[in-house]
Amino acid sequence: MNTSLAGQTGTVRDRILAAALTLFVDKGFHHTSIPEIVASSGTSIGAVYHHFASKDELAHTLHRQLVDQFVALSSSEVLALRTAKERVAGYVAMMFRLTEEDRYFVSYLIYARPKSAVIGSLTVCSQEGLEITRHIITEGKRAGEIRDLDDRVLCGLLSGTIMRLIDLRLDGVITDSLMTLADDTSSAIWAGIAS
Amino acid sequence: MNTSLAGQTGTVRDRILAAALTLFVDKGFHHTSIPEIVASSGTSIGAVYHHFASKDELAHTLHRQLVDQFVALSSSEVLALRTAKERVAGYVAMMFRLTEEDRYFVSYLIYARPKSAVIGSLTVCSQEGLEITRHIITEGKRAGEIRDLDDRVLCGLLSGTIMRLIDLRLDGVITDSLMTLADDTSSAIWAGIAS
Amino acid sequence: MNTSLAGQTGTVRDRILAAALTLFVDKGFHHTSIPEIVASSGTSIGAVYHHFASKDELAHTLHRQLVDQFVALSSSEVLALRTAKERVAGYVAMMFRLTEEDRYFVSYLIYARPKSAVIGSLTVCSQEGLEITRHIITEGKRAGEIRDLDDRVLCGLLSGTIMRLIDLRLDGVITDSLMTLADDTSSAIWAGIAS
Amino acid sequence: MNTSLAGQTGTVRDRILAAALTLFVDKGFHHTSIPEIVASSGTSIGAVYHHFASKDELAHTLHRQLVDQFVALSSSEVLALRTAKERVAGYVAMMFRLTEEDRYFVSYLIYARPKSAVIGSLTVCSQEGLEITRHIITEGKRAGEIRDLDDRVLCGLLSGTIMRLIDLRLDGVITDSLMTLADDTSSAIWAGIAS
DNA sequence: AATGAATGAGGGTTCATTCAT
DNA sequence: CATGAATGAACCCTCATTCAT
Repeated sequence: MNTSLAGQTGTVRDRILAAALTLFVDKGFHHTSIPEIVASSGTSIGAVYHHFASKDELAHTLHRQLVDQFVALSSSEVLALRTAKERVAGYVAMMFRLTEEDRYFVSYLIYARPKSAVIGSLTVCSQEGLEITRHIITEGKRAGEIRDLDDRVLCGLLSGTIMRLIDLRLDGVITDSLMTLADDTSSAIWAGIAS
Repeated sequence: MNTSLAGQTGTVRDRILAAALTLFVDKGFHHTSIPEIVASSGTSIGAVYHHFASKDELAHTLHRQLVDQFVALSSSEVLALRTAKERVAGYVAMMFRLTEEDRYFVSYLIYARPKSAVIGSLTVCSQEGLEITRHIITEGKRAGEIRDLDDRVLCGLLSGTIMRLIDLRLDGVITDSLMTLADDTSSAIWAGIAS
Repeated sequence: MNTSLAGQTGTVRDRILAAALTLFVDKGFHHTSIPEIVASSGTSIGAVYHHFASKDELAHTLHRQLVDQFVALSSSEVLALRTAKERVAGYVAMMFRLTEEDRYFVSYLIYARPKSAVIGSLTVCSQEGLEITRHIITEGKRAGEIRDLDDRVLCGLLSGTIMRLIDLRLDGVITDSLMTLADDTSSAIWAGIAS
Repeated sequence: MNTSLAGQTGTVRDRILAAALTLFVDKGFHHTSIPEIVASSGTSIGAVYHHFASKDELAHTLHRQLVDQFVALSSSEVLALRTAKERVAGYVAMMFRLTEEDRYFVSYLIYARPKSAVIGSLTVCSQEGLEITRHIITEGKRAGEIRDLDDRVLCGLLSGTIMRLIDLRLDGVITDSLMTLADDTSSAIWAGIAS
């Protein structure tokens, strides 16, 4: 499964977005030139500027699209679950599976920085990415499943632990599949936040 | 206190490093030009290239210096403590205090990416930053204070939670001083990893 | 007649090559800046780098083009002649005429140095320029018209004498047209190599 | 024998000149930086600017010194001979021997261009280098040993043949010692100019 | 006489963007 | 819709030269 974007086939617009995602993640936004995106997507400079107002807007569109995909995915997979404990385990499993299945999708979500001049808005790392964890925490607290500590701390533990392990995996510090760490991770997180 | 680098005084070399730190954090490496560093440090283009082979090497030197400072600080402040629980609390307190006291120091350590073309080696986020958490976890396990889960997961929870909260604070999502969250954070982390 | 390159008209690429030839000969490669080539050719920095990878590659392309022209010219004009004596006279006449007609063309061929960092390959001065003289010598020897001395010496005398006189003419040491010296030159060279 | 300049020993000034000669020939004037000359000569930037007003003046001084050495050498070795034929043979032998013995000395004399912005005056290639050939030709004509052709042509043949062979030797096109070609060269030149 | 840190004009080059076709 | 030649501001970097020590 490729969660993110169509590859060599698809519309010109999609081919450009797919090429940009790969290049931005592999080489970084600033080290990726428009000609490289053109070469990699098999399109033309003109096509890029026909579909996107600028390189920044291309990055922004890409980001928006990935965030939307991520939010949709989270909602359908995680919020469908009932108990807070199940949701935590489901969230961990989903994030780890995404990382193994589509490293580009996850890399872009994890590393696109809010403050960068490129991505003008807060990214999944801060805002949207918190929505789901906040929801898990808030609902869990209401149900008495989660202890009464500052929400931000609980959200931070939940999202931080997951992101950190993904980070170490993408960096190559962790060489095993994250799936093998999913149970331990859920267990530790739950111990940290359960009442 | 300014943990990191001397400001307007000091040697030419130090003034350049100090200006680079501020600008790299505020505007990003790629949006900081050498002329800006020159203007901000009150030196000259020639001075920059007399002391550093290139802009990349300047960033690398800066990174190395901050990592070394960080490791020295961690060791003296945290590893001096006895029990794992004290060490976790001490580590959280130190990191939060550093964030409030010298946002540039912490920002550079947190955001300098391992894989970037600029910083060739793994950063504090991955490697050196893990050393201290790994040490806390390993020693704590040996003393029977910490539960028997995968080390990487325990390290990930410890460092990930802290980094995530720092991240949210630096992004402006958290507006209170992190010091007010230190107790809750230590408490949650400890619950997550204690045996 | 302008043997070498179109001047103010022609494609952007040709205008750049023409301007570069003039400037490189008049001021030297290292004292010619890209902005000067741009101004002189009425194009833009971008156009130069759109057509040539670098200043060095521009010089190299220019050199290659002039060498090719020269070889084509030599072949058609000199090798069409029958006897070695006629060929020597024809070669002298052609080179002297070229010098008077298009000093830039000849200057670039004469002065571009083989070993220079700019021109990576051996130049007309050494390799290609020797082809025609070597051919004249070899064929002349076979026909018994040329004496039996080391080929390199005979080639050296033939090409060296001509190049030296062109050199003195281009330097302004000789102020008369070389055409007035063609007969004496052919006569002396022939006396030196004839059997 | 090293005809040109003292190497690692000698005064600071001489060490700088010796290093400059080697570097200018090996890498070219424009690709040799003052720091390189400093490193190669084991001196300091200050020392260079104490002894020479500028890089250009250093090159000029070097040139002047080598030309003077060359003229002195020519005079004592060649003009001491009696007949024009002996002088031609002596000149060829001396030039070829110099080339084999001290490639830097000869390279600098051969390749330093008159018109270059570096060397403001005419070089040995044009002016001083012609003095001796002109003298051989003029005296030889007066004695009836040399035929009555234009002096410039005769000088061109004499010096051009020699320089061309040296050129090919320095370029690596000729791989044998030039000494093995001395007799053939003298013979051909003499045939070309003798009455 | 010697040193080398500091200077900054000027160089080559990149690359996002435009627009005539 | 699509193309890619052309543009030029802005970048990083070099290096001859100066001068306080």
